[in-house]
Amino acid sequence: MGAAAERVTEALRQDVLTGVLAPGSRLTEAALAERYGTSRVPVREAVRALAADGFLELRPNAGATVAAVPVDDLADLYAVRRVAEGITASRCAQRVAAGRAEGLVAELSGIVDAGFEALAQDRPAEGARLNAEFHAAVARGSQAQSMTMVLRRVSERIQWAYSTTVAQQGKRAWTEHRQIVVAIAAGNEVRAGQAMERHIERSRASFHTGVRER
Amino acid sequence: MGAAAERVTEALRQDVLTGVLAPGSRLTEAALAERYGTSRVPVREAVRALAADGFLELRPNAGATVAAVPVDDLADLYAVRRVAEGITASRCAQRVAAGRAEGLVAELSGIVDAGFEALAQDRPAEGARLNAEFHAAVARGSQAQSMTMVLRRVSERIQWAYSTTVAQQGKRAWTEHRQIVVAIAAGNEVRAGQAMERHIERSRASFHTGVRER
DNA sequence: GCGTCTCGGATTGTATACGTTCCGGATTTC
DNA sequence: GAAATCCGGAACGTATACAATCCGAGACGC
Repeated sequence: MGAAAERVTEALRQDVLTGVLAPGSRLTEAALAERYGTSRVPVREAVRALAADGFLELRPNAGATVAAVPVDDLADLYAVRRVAEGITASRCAQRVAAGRAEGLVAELSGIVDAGFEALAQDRPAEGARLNAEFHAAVARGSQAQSMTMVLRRVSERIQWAYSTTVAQQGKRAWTEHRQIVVAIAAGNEVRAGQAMERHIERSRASFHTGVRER
Repeated sequence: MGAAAERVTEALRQDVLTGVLAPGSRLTEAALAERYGTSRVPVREAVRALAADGFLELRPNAGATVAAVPVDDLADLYAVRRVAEGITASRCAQRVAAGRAEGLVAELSGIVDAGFEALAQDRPAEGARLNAEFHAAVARGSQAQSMTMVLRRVSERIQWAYSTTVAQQGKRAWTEHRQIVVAIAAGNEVRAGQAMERHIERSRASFHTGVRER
């Protein structure tokens, strides 16, 4: 993808995910082109890409609208995410045990340390970013391409629902992250998978509370 | 999406899924434009769409190549599919129990009947089509949009791996389909979900055998 | 007054033109 | 002889122009 197209795609994705462009908003290619300072061609590419990810709905010859936040599907998304992330964590442990994941443990440890630091300094935005980074790193490290693909979409949709409330990464989350890294570093695939599944499940539970509190 | 773009996307998808365009093949937009009788613009759209689904890999300014068939990820894909399809079947039963799924049971029953007929007449291609149709109908009927989206991608990737071997729908598959429909018709969400999960698991097992026999 | 039909503006869809980037081969140099 | 460099062609990336399609406002008829 060209530079402009990529830039527009990411900008538009952020604007949708953060709610700057509210669900139901009607988007015209011309307006987006002016908003992001480019022509309609890169805009088209971005719109198509986000529609494929389910963030936009588009009707033939009638433009695109921001889709509804998938609050009703949250439980489903978490169920899939739990399985998929359990697999990726398990694969990471396998690769470490086989000596084929040089640097992975160090990378994950670094993210966890940074996460605790963000927590101590009370910077929730940084913590949320590091949280996403951690799970993305596990997915990459698993070398399971299909799962990485599926997870990116699922996680983004969960994050989208999250964005309507206050996202907060508690101390427990980072403690659990650390436990997962320990299991991966030990090359224990069973424990790594189980630890990740429990982590996702608790994440779901705490989020569910947050939603109900609204 | 315009008519031309949609046509090219589906044609290209079929050509990749059926192996007409072998993995590793290098694709240029100009060549595809000529092949499908249109200009480069709809071709670009199709290429981008298939790349997003993981069928093509594209490097900036250097064109697209057909990706590798995800044989190594098959176990992972089946694990996700099992959970996701269990959920959709369960949702169908819920909706039937609530009286909100008028016509769904009839639709599913019709597909199952057709499947048995294709089986009796020994038309494996028709059987494979109906199999995909059955699972797609369950996904639609569940009204779980996120799961439908995830499942489409996962199922297509599984089908892709399948296509390199001989796809065959046995009698057992259609018997299981019928059991799933019965559970849905009864509005029994637990049994519907479990029946679907078992069905997917057996499907995976029989496919695994097929792969090893190659 | 309400429904329907038609027409005009607006927006998407496609084609073409041009600039930019990348890859591969030939040349040059060490 | 091998490696690095440079150059030419080819393909992608973006912009612009034009055609096809759709939606809504207004007029007309009932």
